[in-house]
Amino acid sequence: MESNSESSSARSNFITDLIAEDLESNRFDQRVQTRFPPEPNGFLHVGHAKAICINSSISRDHSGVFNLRYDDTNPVTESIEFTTAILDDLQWLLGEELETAPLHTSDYFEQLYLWAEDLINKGKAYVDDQDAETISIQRGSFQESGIDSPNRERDIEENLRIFREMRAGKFSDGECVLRAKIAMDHGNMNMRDPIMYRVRHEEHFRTGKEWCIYPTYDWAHGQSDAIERVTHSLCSLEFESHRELYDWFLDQLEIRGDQRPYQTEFARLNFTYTILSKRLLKHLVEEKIVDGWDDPRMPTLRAFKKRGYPATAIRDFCEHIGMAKTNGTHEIELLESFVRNNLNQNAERRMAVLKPLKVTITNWPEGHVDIRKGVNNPEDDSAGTREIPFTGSLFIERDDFMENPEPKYYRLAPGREVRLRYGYFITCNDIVKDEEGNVNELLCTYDPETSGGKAPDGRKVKATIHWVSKEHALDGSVVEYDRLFSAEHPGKDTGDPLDDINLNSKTLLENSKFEPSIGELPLGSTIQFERLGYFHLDEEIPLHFHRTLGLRDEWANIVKRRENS
RNA sequence: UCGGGGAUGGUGUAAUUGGCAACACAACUGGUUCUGAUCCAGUCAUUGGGGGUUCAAGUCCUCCUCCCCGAACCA
Repeated sequence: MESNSESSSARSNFITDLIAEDLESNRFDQRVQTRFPPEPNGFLHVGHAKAICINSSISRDHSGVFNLRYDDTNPVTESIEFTTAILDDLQWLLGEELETAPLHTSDYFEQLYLWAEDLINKGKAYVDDQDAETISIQRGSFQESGIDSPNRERDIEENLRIFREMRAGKFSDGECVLRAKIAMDHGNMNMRDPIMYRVRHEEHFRTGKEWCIYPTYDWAHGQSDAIERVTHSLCSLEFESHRELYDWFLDQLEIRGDQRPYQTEFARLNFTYTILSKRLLKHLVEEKIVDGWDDPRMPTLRAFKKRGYPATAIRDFCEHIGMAKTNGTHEIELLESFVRNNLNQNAERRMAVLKPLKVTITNWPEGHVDIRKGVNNPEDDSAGTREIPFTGSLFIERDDFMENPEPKYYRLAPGREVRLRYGYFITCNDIVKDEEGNVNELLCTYDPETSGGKAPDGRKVKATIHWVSKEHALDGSVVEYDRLFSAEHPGKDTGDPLDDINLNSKTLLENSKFEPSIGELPLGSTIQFERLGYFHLDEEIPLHFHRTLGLRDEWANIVKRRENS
C-alpha cells in the first residue's frame, strides 16, 4: 500500500491551474510571489498552517518569493509579542528560517496615505464626519440600497484639507472617516462607500504615536500586495465579496501589468472535534479551561509542537489535502494518520509501563540480572539496538492483566501464559490482593527455554506484553491527552461549542516506570512506547512525557463495538 | 428577499476537459508478525434532483433543490 505521506506530490487544483495559465500568458512576466498576511493579534493554529504551506509551496515550486507580512493596521488589538510568536511558529512549521525578514503593512502607511490623497484628488474619496451608527444605517441592507451621505459631494479641496487635519490629529476617535466614493446602491455591500481610514489615537507597536489615523483592511491589503509586487494574493472564502473592492482600488490607482496583484480565494481548513475560532480559543485560555496557548490539547502550532507532532507531518498533510472552493470539515483522523505515519518511520521504540502492576517471577534465580537486547526501530535498521535489564521482579501494565478475562482478551490472566517482549514466556499462577481486594501483585513462573522468544516445543502464546525491571526502572510521569471536544462538530446541538467540551481530556499519570535507556534521551525527543503510542519528552522537564498519539488499537475497537451493541 | 460562491462514498480530494469514477483517511473481512502496531490482500459511490443533447455525460444545455459567505470606523 502506498504510504499517505509519499502520495502527496503535485496534485492539481484550481490554484495551480491558475498559476500555470498565468505563466503561459506571461501575465506577471514569469514571476510568482505570494505572502502570508496574519494580523499579529493571536497565535497561529492548524488553519493557518494550510495557508502558510500553500503560499510557500507555490512560490517554492516556481522559484518565486514568499513573504511573511504582518497585517498590523489595527493598533488596539495587536502587539509585538504576537509577531515573534507568529514568526517562531511559522519557521517551526516550515522547518527553516525565512529568507527575508518579515514585512509590515505599517511600513506602507505613508504610501497608503499618499494614495488616499490621490483618490481624493480624483474625486474618488471623501471625508464623512457622521457617526458610525448613522453611516451604518445609511448603508442600507441586502434588500434596500443605501442612501448617500450628506458629505458625499464635499469638494476636493475641502476633503483634502480635512483629511490632512485628520492626520494632524485635529479630530477625536470616531469623529470622522475617509470613505471611498463608489455607489451606495451597489449590490455588493462592500462597495457602498467603504471606510478607508478611521481616527484612532492609539500607540502602534511599531509606528508609535506617529499616526492617529489607520487604514482599514480593505484599503491596506491590496495596495500592500502591490507595493510588495505580490502576484497571487490568496485568501479564504469569506473575502470573496471583498475582491470587487480589492480590484476597484487597484483600478483607481492605475496599478497595472505585472505590478498588479490578483486575489484568489480558497476554503479554509476545519477539523472534526476542533474549533479554530480565535475568540473561542482565547476563551479557553482565559477561562483556564486549558493551560495556555501551548496546551497540547489546543489546535495551535505551539501546542502541536509541545505534543510532539512533527512539522513535516503537518506539511505533508497540507500538501495532501490540496485546495478547493468547497467549505468542508476534515476528519481529525486524517491529520493523525499523517502524524502516525511519520512517527512510525522515525520514532525509536522503548518500553514504559504507565500504570504499573508488580510481577514476581517465583522461579527466577535470586539476584540474577539478564541483559536483553531490544530493536530501536523495526522500520529503520540504522537505529540499532539497546540493552534492557531483565530480573525476577518486574512491572507490567495494569491493562495487560484481567482476573476474569473477557472473550477475545488474550493478554495475561490467571493460569495464562504470555510473552514478555524481548524476554521470556511467563505464566500467571497466583494473585496477591490488598485488604480492599485490589490486585496488587502477580506471582508468575518463567520458562528459561523461551529466551529466543519462542518455545522449543512449539507452543504458542496469544499475546506479547511490555515490562520494566523494577530495580532498574526510572520513575517519571506521563500526560495523556484526549480530544478537547467530545462532539464531532462542537456546538452543533446547542449552538455553543463550550457545551461539548470534554472535561476528561487530560490525565496525568505520576507513577510511570521507564526502562533505563529512556534516561539518555535528549529533551524534546519523540519516541514510541511499545504497544502504547507515541510520546514526546518535555522540552524542559526530564522524564516527563506528553502523549502525542496512541497507536491504532484493535482491542480498544473490540471493546467499543461491544459497548455499542 | 439582494449580491457572491458552492454541491462527487462515512470524510476530504481526483478524473487526460465528452470516453472504464481514481487516491488517501475511516470502517469491515482475512493473512503475516516477539508491538492487538507496522506490513500485505480484499470489501465499501451508478457523482444533490428532474428533463434534454450524444454512440457515450461527474463533465455540455435546462429547470429545481439544498448549503456557505456578505449590511465593524475587525481582519
